[in-house]
Amino acid sequence: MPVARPDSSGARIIAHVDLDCFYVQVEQRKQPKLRGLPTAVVQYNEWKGGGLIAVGYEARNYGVKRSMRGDEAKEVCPQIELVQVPVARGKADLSSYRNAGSEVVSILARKGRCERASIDEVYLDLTDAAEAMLAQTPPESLDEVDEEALKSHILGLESKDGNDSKATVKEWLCRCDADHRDKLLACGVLIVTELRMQVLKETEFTCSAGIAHNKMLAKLASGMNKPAQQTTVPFSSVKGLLDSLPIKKMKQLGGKLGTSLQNELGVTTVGDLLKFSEDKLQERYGFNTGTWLWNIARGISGEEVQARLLPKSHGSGKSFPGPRALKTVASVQHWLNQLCEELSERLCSDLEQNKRIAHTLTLHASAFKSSDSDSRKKFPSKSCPLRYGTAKIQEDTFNLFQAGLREFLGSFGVKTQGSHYSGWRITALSVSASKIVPVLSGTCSITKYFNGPDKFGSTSEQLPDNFIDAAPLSPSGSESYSTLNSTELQNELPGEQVWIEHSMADLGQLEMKANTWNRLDPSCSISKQTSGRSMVSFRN
DNA sequence: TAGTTACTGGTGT
DNA sequence: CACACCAGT
Repeated sequence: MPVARPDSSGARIIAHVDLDCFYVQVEQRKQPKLRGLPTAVVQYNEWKGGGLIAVGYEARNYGVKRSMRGDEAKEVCPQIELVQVPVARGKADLSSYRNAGSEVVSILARKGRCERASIDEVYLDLTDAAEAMLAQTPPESLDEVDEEALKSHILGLESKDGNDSKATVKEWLCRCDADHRDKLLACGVLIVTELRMQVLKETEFTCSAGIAHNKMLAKLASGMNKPAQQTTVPFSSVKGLLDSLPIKKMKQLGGKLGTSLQNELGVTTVGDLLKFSEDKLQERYGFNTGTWLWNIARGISGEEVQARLLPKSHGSGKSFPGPRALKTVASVQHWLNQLCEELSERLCSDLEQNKRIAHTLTLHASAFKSSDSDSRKKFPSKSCPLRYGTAKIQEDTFNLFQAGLREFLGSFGVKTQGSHYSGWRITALSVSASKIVPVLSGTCSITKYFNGPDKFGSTSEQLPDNFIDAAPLSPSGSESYSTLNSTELQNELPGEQVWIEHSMADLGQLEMKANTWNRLDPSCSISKQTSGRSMVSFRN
């Protein structure tokens, strides 16, 4: 649920940058002959031509929608180019899009604080950069403004944004009698113009952007003129923008909260919200959400741009709809193994490229239970400490699944011999890795995360906990994961210290390059030679 | 029997 | 913390 945050002190300059139909652009860069043609990206195509996950703007002109199947798209636009998402291990492989997203982030992060909000969206806090520009080379001092910047949209500037808009935009950008906020915004517009041009030059991708005084308004603005355009929201036009805006357009109000607002309070537009007191909204939706609603109705949002260029988790999943639902343990194990392979590969890349390790492994599944009259039931998600190495991840994941399945069936496991009816069907599986923390990185030393005594006597190098074969201090603590390999899992100890044990037997299964291992972990071989078992501790 | 999939991030308990 | 559930693309 949304949380109200106090609006921070001064005026901030926040940008939201959104890549236009990103997957389509990635495929068009890979295959330039597709440029300019109506194009969509589909995943799988066995059933009704596959599901569209991105639609290019040429195709949108023919009425192609993201909700369509490939076959429907062909009906309304017979000449459409349908590009398939790469497949690896029998599932969609989104790595090329993730990598392309990273290219863009590394460019956008050059100015100001940058938050990777999704695979194709970032927020930027450009306050400092804008202040600096205003102090050194304010727009009003410029004789010429970049032609690209003049294509900007400025909300509330004239009724029309068509005719001689460039002249009026230039006038607005360079007004010397503008208030401080608008001058800062003008600087933000110029900075974002520059960033978008750099993105285009260096990646060939176009993007759209919104520039405003907070994240909410910037996000709203980035979607107002697409593709390849940018929109700014001066403070003076906030009310006019929000007054008639359907609440469903607002982030966080597209779901149940928005529906409730409409049904319970008769609120259709953000402006309608203004009629309700903060107390009234709190009474109906709780303290936090009530205040949050009262604030957003007024264009107030103190949410900060987080400095984060990398994802907080990695996941690999696949659905098995309708008749494809999995009915045997063997088929589930097969698919879990595929998902774990992908996850393990991505974890290793993250380790090599970003020097980060994940600490938690989680399994999610969706299932039907057909024995009960009500066939629908929730399959519990399960998690455990994450051990690196494909085989270990596969083993732990399968154990999590079995634990979940037992719970799901209420310990009345119907025997599942052969390919016979087994009382359950799995319609989706996913494995994810979370709690990802940086590991030794010069300035950001691992010692920050490992506060326990240094059992190696080595001062300079320490090891990530889940690589080490560490013997448990006590024979057994409380067995949080008793259904799993009990001796190899986490035990809680007093003093908030946690000891992790791991087998070194199949270190070789770590799909990492030896030189990487040695570079990251020079003491590893030492600990292997000297003891075969070694310990490390860390504080949670 | 979910045919908008395969991801992400966030909050509440 | 583990887990449920919401939301967005």
